Amino acid sequence: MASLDQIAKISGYSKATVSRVLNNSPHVNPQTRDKILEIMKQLDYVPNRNAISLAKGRTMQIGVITAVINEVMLPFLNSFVKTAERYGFQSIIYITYGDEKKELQAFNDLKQKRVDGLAIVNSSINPDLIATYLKFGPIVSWQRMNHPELQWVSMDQYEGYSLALEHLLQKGYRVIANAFGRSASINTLNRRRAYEAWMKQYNLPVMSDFYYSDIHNIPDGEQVMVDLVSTGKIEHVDAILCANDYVAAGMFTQAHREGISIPNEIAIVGFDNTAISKTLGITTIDNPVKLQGENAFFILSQRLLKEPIPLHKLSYKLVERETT
Amino acid sequence: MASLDQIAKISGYSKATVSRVLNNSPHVNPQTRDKILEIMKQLDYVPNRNAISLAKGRTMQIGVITAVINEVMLPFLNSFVKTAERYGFQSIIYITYGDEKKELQAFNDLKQKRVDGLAIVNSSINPDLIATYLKFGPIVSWQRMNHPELQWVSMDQYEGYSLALEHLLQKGYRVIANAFGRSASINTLNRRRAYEAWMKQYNLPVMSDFYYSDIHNIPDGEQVMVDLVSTGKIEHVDAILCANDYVAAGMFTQAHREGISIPNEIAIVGFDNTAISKTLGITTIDNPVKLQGENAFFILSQRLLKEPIPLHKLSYKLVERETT
DNA sequence: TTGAAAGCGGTACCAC
DNA sequence: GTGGTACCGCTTTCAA
Repeated sequence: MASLDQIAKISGYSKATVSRVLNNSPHVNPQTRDKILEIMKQLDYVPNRNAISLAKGRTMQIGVITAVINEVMLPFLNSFVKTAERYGFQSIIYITYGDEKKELQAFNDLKQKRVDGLAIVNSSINPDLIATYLKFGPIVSWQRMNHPELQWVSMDQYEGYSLALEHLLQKGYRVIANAFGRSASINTLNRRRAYEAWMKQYNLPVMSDFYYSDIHNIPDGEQVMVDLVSTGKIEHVDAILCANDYVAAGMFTQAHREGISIPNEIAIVGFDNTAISKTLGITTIDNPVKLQGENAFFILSQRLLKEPIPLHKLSYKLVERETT
Repeated sequence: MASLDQIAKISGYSKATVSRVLNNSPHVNPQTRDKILEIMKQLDYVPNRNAISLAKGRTMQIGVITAVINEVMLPFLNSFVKTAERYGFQSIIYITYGDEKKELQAFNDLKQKRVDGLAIVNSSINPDLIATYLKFGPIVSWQRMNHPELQWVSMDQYEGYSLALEHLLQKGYRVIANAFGRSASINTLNRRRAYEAWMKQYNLPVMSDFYYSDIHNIPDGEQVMVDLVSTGKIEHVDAILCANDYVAAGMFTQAHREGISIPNEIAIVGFDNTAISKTLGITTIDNPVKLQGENAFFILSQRLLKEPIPLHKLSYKLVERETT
């Protein structure tokens, strides 16, 4: 493998000049540049990344921490990775399977300068511990982190859920069921808070009999619909709010199988406005996840780039379709 | 951030000795070691990985290339990652989403010494091109690669499929349907070859009307069962061989919903012997994917370790349960 | 526009 | 057991 030094010797120029060519410095004679580039081609030269990283003190790599990869975080992940790429950073993904040891490895890689920054999709490590790594490089989280120095980009789902509730109530739906995600999560808490607040405002009873928990994907959604029908609950429910569009999709298609008419017998509202909700015509809440992915990088950029990039302003939007 | 040099100065010992401590060299006075370790703790010292990589000429990182991550490759991935870890190598995952550019980046990282080796779960790049990167480091593939110098660890599914066919035929099943995966894949080709060979041997007709293609997951399996029932084909079919256990699971549960009795009305055979087949009691073919993941690292180890590790001998096994 | 040389933070060989 | 020192391959002043 050729090295910069060899290129210098062969070309008759100094290492400095060869380095300038490599970094597109304007202070190189075009002919000199051409000669050197030509030699590089011939020797199939590529710079050693470790040497660059060591000399520059940065790796142009960002670690992304996630327990698993599924449709829910994929839009965020894709958006983040592409944005980082646009600014010359490569993303390396740490799949932790929920194992704290593996996760700590990512933080250690920040400390050891193997990555310049860290984006957390989800984490099982104590935020206080995470914050101690901030001195080694920037860290951003998708989900909310309960620590004053840790920044995150997802939005408070209280807002989004309120949009959905207001819409349903205005349309005259009164008995509203909820299919929540992880029961212990902040998102679920906020959704429940929103639901209960709106019920109060309309002087309606809180129907906690119609709370479903740990509902995440299509099969889960199907199961909820099966339950509603088989227990006869469906007779008493006017509408249901879903953890995400996949859950809504499962409910929607299962309803069809069961011969339930949507939205007459029950209205369905998804969350996130992902492709599937559009395909099936499901009313949902637009959650600008793509922009959140960009914002995540922008936050890191505050310490990674000389010119930090201003963040997108984010807001939820109701997308009314045929299920309400 | 403290450096080795500073540790040396503060401790009064030389860089060489500090380095020895770092690398657990036996040639260090225990008291010296303790003193130096103590200073390291106090300064919260961690060695710079880039410097180590540069000096050693290796990164102890292995790149894993995959288009997406799903249940099918997860066992392979997990096994590979854990095995590599056992030998001190960290895996970094390149998710390409089928984009050749992103994939080439991984190969480039090998060339630029950012990773010491590459494991390919699936690739869309021409094997001849891949082979040109072998001079920069070891490369191994899970799936078969059609190039003399490229090694892979998955097995010829002709063998596994034959086991299933033999089992069905011996039990008296005669009309056998096939739910294949990717229609253009080598695996599908081999399975079809096996099926046709066994039919010939038993003087039975090849039922290509009962070939299903691009069947990959639970919903796909459900759909196949729906089709069999709705078209009445189920009356004529004795058994069906599935692309994998998820497909079999989808068929199995859908059969229940449709009131079809298994294996009386139709026998079902899965593939891979993953957890779900055990849970549901589905007859399947044990495919030692975990060992394939280990073998993948072992093949890389031939060029990564001084003592290469001998490969596992692999073989398929029939696992008979209640669906045949 | 170009070159010389001092880093970046470790490793490893050779002395003692 | 310990120290001196020449690398590893590239970047980045500082001069010329």
